[in-house]
Amino acid sequence: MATNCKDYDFRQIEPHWQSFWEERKSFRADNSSAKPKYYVLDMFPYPSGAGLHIGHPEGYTATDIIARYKRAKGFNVLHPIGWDAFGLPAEQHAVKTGTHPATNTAANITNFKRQIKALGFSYDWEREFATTDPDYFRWTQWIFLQLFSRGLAYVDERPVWWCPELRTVLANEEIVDGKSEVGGFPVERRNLRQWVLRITAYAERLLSDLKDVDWPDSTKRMQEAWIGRSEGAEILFALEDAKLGTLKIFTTRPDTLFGCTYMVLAPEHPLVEALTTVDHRAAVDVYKKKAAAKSDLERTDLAKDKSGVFSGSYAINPVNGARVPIWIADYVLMGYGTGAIMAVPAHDERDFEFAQKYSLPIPRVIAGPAGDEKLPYTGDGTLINSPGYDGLAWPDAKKKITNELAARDIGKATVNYKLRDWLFSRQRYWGEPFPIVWVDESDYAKAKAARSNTLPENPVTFAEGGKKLFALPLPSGALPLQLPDVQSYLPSGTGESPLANVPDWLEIWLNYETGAALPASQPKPAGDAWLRGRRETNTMPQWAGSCWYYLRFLDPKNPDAFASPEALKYWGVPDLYVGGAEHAVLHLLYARFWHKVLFDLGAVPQAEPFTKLFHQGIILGEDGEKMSKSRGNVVSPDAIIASHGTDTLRLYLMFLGPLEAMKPWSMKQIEGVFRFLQKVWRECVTAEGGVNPKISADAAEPTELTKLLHETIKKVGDDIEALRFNTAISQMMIFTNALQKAPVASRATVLAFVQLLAPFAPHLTEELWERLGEKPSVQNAPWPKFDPTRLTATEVKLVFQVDGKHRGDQLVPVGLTQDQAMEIARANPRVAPFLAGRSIRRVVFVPGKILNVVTQ
RNA sequence: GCCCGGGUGGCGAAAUGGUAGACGCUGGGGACUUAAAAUCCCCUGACCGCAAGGUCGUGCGGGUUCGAGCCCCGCCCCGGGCACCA
Repeated sequence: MATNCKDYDFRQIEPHWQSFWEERKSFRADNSSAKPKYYVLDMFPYPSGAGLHIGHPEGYTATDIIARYKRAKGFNVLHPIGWDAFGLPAEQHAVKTGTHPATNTAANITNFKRQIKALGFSYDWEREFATTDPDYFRWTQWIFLQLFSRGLAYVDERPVWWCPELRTVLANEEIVDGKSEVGGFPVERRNLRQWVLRITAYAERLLSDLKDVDWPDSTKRMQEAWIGRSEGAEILFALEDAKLGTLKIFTTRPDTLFGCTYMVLAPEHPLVEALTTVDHRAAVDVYKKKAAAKSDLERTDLAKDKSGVFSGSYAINPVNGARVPIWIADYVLMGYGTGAIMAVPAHDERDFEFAQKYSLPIPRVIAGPAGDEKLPYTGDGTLINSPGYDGLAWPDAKKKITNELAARDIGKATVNYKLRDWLFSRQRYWGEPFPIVWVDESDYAKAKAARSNTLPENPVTFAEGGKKLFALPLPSGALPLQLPDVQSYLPSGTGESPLANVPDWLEIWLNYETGAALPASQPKPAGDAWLRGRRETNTMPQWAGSCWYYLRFLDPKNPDAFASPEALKYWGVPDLYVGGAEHAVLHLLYARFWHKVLFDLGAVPQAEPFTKLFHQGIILGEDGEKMSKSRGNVVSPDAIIASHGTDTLRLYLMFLGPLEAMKPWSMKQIEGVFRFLQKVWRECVTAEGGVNPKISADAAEPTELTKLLHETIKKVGDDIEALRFNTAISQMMIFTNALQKAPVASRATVLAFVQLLAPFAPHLTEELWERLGEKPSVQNAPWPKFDPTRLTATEVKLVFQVDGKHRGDQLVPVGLTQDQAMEIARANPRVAPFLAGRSIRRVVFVPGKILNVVTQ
């Protein structure tokens, strides 16, 4: 039943149809269907306390239009939503108020859900879940165990930000100007035990498989740059003091070996100690200390002014036996390559700058184009001053020298990546606990005998207090491992998470066969399978839950697997993934990594998770600035829904400009789309609420209107497919203007138009559809088809140009020859004067478009 | 510094190498109304002209082409990403 309002009363219409959809579960996606499937996904929202901001509905409206359009096109559409609900803000709130983060998270989800429902999106709410649901994170933990057993997870001491005042570990984004964001306290680097995932093992595939996905080029390039593959060679330099062994360096330019005049070690390099001679020890120690105190940020800030100290030692250049001084400088990073380089100042900007500062020789070994004598020279060229190789093009020399070094067993071609392994743990409460128990060596050996298939080839170990501990995973049957309740959400003073403060959860008797656990404070249970263990106190980062949620949507209630093989086969991966460009690297790279691991396990059928990706742009405030509370330019979806309705909001968000563009909000412009919807209403419904009498089944509407309808069907369909919603809306406005001018219109025409508008303004169109006498709902009607024969005109406007200048135009029959067109041009009173008395040099004729007469 | 993306009316924006400014907003004029709102009609890039019409015009300077907002070269400005990766 439609409402009975007389004018366009969105306050009645929108809630009415929202409950209609809700009651009928109109958007439920069936896991078995003969229809082709279409999976369209929004990036997982974090339910923050601030509620929805206007950027959320922008992307969500786009995917909702696609979802509704694809349903009308006969697809079985999966359009789900859920909550990325672990995370820092809830934990900070808990620290402040003492309430459990779950309480706050649940309240935020309720609010987000209310807001999202008010926008009328066609989500399948039966598939909703949150990453904090034990039924969900059970599988997050399960996937971690798969990574663990394949040797892709390990433990290492890593430097993290520690704030002594707050007694907590802080994420990078919580540090502002070297101080804690909260309170402005000093922070320091501290080495803490961390879980690390071996994403670098997938570097090559993460890079090469980018060619198979339909993503924005900029995003692909960002991932490529992040992975940062470079081909070069590792070369061993003998040390002058032979008993110290050799020095291994990485270079991408082995061809410049003859130009190497010094070596540089990172201050943290293990050989620094041994290579520093007595005379230089004091200076080196001071330098090392200074470098260690610098944060990454400071180290890069000071990049402009290079610094270093001489170690006092020398290496021997393997190609010419030259004695090369070894320097220590922090422009070389321990984390990349081998932490040591051969410096070739003539052909590297950084080495050049350094060599100039410390007056080191800068011999040229690559010749550029004649006359280009400027150094450093990093361009193409041939070798000089390199006995035995002079005249070779550098890429050839690179191969030749690498091969010769390899033959002498002092070098080999290698590939290096900038990509680092993924620091996967947080010293926090509000995250997935690791399903890991630390045990001693003999207990590990015992468990290994029974559970070898769940353990990595090489055990994950960690030395603490002189004891070597072994990481024993819980059996998957014991998942989920839930978070215990804690007294305080502050971390323990040692830098461990608050979980370290719960002795009965932490110190346990573990049954290694079942995963059952009892507090260690109780007597050891009977049976051989019980071990003494301490649980892992780290929790997983927020990325973990968002790494695989798109798979759980396929089969969210499945108790036996993260998704059934049937569901995985039928739905596959999202056909379209829409979200902000801020996730271009981290989320999208991490999810690809996990997906590939699952693919290697045979757990998912395809190697890439997101075949087509699109980034919506940012919506700025009316002042053209980024929306923010402090600027006071924030637009709330709630307020717009109250004042103009969600159909107007949706339509306006899409009409603003191209989806991918950054664009300012405007309260004046929204009136335009509101007027458009009111006009559509008036064309269909009289002031008394009846059907507009100009609409009838047998109306002899103008043929131009019919033609325009078919053009509109085509354009709106094409534009939706290409996510060009702004021009689709323009076209519908053009049609509505024509409809208004037409004295009569056929019911079929009006109905087809209502259908075109339905994905954009679903509430209004449901109402009109029923008022026009159709059975609800417009969502069930198949998408209108355009008739190509209606699109062909018999007459077209031909533009006349003389010497490239527009001199007139005229309607002409289609299929004109050039000669006929010339004749018409000569006869055209506007064109003729420009042709009079000129000789024609050339005529360019594009049928149906243009006739350009080129004169002398 | 390097890598991307973008500069079009008063504003948001349209334009397979083929009439630049569709559509919308704003502004001006008119119709309807006792009046207002709403609605409808006309105009709305700049300059010249009574008009017909003409000239100029897509950040700047060149180029290719019968024809360039679109392609090429060199600049300027704005936005985003990366940050000594050997």
